[in-house]
Order: sequence, then structure tokens, then C-alpha cells
Amino acid sequence: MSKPTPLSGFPEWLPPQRAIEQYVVDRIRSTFELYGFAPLETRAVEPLDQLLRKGETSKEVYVLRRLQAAAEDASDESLGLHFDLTVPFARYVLENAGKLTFPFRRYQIQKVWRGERPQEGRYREFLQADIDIVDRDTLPFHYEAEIPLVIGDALSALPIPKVRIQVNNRKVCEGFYRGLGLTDPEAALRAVDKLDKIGPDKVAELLTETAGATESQAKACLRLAEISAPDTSFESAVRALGVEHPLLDEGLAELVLVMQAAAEHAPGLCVAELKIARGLDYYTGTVYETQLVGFERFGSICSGGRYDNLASAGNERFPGVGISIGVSRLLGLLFGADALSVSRPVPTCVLVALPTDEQRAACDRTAAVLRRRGIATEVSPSAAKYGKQIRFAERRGIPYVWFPGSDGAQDTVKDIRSGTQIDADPMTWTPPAADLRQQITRP
RNA sequence: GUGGCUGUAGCUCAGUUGGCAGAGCACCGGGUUGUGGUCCCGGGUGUCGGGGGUUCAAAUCCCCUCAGUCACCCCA
Repeated sequence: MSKPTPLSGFPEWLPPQRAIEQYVVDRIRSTFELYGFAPLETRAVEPLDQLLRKGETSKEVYVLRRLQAAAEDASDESLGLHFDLTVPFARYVLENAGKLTFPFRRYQIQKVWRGERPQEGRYREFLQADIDIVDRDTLPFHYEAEIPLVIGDALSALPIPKVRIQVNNRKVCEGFYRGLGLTDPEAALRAVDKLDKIGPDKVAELLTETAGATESQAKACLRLAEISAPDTSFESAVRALGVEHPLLDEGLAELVLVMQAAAEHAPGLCVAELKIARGLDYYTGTVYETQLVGFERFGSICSGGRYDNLASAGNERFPGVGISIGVSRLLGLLFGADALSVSRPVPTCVLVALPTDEQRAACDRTAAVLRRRGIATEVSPSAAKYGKQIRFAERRGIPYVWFPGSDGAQDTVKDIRSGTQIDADPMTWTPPAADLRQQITRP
């Protein structure tokens, strides 16, 4: 077999990176559960028509086909890998509505797949950590204020830079555009979304070309998009533009509530950023995008929003609000920036040195005692010279080497970083807490 | 999916007009009858990303392809 090569967009980390990923997932999970989100996993595939219901992402969906399927057998071809966790969840809610109690809050941490051209922080297979809250018929607004608080807690518990959640409300933009007399708010939204990339002049051009805006309407759209505030002062700034529409009033009131809740529970976490639009078209209210402070060029590592029409069948309707942490993107980018590392590449805390092959059984017993006490231990692979065995530990970052006492003498344990070696009993010896497990560090 | 840039040892890289694949670090073996890091001796560990072509001769020139990355697109 010739040497295998990587597959574009399907990253595989080395053990240190995977250790960090598992740690991060564990922390995120425990924060989600602290807020009462229930665990959930959905299958990897969905019927294609479910996935394609929301348009644009369609060309990025991987479809399924049995290798041996005859050409005319299309039985599996109506299945595709999910590209996010919200759409499968909406399907799941409809399917299990009778067994769930509402409002229903769940978290889901799974791989998703998108057929995009990969680059740094963009993969074809990646891990998302998603929370959603859905209710039957109507979803109280206050959940839109809760979501960023959960995320703020989840992300600030991680060894990553500070985050800033940018918040906007689709009703503000749409109400403003309609109040302005524009008839295609979606097109206007898409144009404004490019503000950071192409600049105000190009956006104005786009607005006139694609959204049918006049020059003054385009200017007004830009003035709205420029508004940004760490508090509720955006409201008067919007009012000062003199545009009126009931939807605008509604959106502003909601955005004020989100910002007030954030100010009370997590000062500095949220910024009202009226240029935030979001690509996915199913959002109908609050939308979120999250940046790492100091790493803004990474783009959003966590986004979501309120959706009213994603899960509905007949006259049943389950509006929801949710957000998704791009775990793979977040970590891939931080790894690339050398901004995350781990104290040692293996979990092992103690290497039991092997004096002779005959003593392996005794060494295994010592290791077993240490393991029973929660200390990750492995026995040296061979009875090489002690110098070799110490190097074995050193190369792996294993902090302690355990030496069985010869001729009934006391065992000793050596901290190979300091070189200090002390008498030790496997029943009682305990390493400092910092050495017990791999530590995630941020240089 | 479209276009640009990049690809030589584990890492960082050098390699002239096409002429026997190199350096530093890392790594491996040995030197101290068994407790490492310093020191000494020895070792190149490589499908030059892969395949094809031109040529007496290709890391070098041409074509295709894969991967990484950037922009577009989209978005975690």
C-alpha cells in the first residue's frame, strides 16, 4: 500500500490536540447542563428534502449512496449528511413532539459536514456544540436574552481568549428597510452583510443594484449598519435616523432587552452591532455572531439566532432560538496561532520503571495500585537501562518515574523535571494536583 | 465549486545555466556493569507531495493530480 495522504478538509489532530478538544467539549457540556440543557444526539443523515428545505446551502450537502447500489437503485440517494445541528433538531422535534415537554432545551455536540473548499478554520467535517430552546406555538422572547449568557459562561470557562458576542435583530433591519420604503429587505440584508469585506461604497452600489435602493435609501441603510454600542444607546441612535415602522419598534425593544440582560449578568460580553446579518435565511429575530477578542480575523466562532418557521408541520409550529459553537474552527485557529497547548502529550502521570523482565508482574501490581487511586500509570515497555527508561518518560512529558525498591527496600519516585527522588508507597503517594492530569495551557 | 500562491529529512530551510539530494536543530545507536538532560564517537532517518512527459541526465523544464493556504462563494 502506498503512503496514504490527507483528505482535504477532514482534519485529524494529534493526541495533544485531541486531548484539548476533549477537554473543551467536556467543559462546554458541563456548562450546558448547568443551564438545564438535555443531551441529545441525532443520526448523521437526513432526508435530502429536509436538508434542502432552506435553500442556499444545498450544493454543499454530501449525499449518500451505497457503493454496491445498482445504477437504477436510488433508495439511499435521498439521504444527505447534515450540515448543521439545527435542521436535524427541528426534524427531531416534529417527530418526537408527543414525547417531549415544552419549552424543550437540548444540547447536541456532533460532527457536521459541508462540501466547501477548505482553508484555515474551514473544514468539510467539523465539530459543532449547539444549544437550542424550542416551544410549542410561541416561544417567549426572554430565551433570546438567555442564549448569549449561556455561551458567555461556556466560552469563558475555556482556556481561550475573551469573546465578544455581537448581537442584532432581524426585525430592526427589516423594519428599518421597510420603513425606508425598500421592498426587498432580504437583498438589502445580504448587501449590508458584506460591509466589513467590501466597504461602504461597494455596499451602497450593491444596495442600488440588487435591492432597488435609491442613493439616499442606500445611505440610510449604511448609517443603520454603522451603529454599534456596548449598551442600549443604539436605540436612540436608530431613532435619530427618523425611520418609522412597527417591526422596527418591535426589534429595537427586543434588542434592548437582550442588551440589558447581558449588562446585568455578563458586563462587556455583548455588543449591539447593527450590521450583523447572518447568512442563513431562517432567522427571524435576534441573531448572534461571536468573535475572539484579538483574533477578529478568525471570523465568527459561534453564531445562531431566533427562528420561527424551521419546525412546523400542518398547524403545529415550534419556534426556537439556538446557537452553535464551532469547536473545530475555534480550536483549529488557536492551534494554528500556537495559542493553546497541553502540559504533556499523553495522560500518563507515572512511568513504573522495569528493573528486569522477571519483575514485570510486580511492576504491574504497583501500577494497578496507583491506577486504583486515580493516578494514570503505565509500565516501562522494556527493562532497558534506567537512563533509557527515564528518557522514555521524558520524551513523553511523563513527570514521574517510579523505581521499585530492590531487595525489599522502599520504592522511590523521581520527579524527572527537578530530579528529586523520594521514598514512596503506591498506597499513599499522591502527585500534586497540577501533575495528576494533562493541563491545558495558554502561552 | 472558481481563481491565485506554496509543497525538498520529524522541524526550519538551502540546493547555481538540468549533472551523484544538503545544513542546523531534532531523532537513533554507542561511550559511563543498569538514574536522563552536559560531553565524546557513530548514523541521513528522504517515493524531493503523487503520476506522466521532454532529456544522455529532472528537486530543477512541461502537463495532470493531491494537499496546504489565500480570495470569491458560503459560513462554525
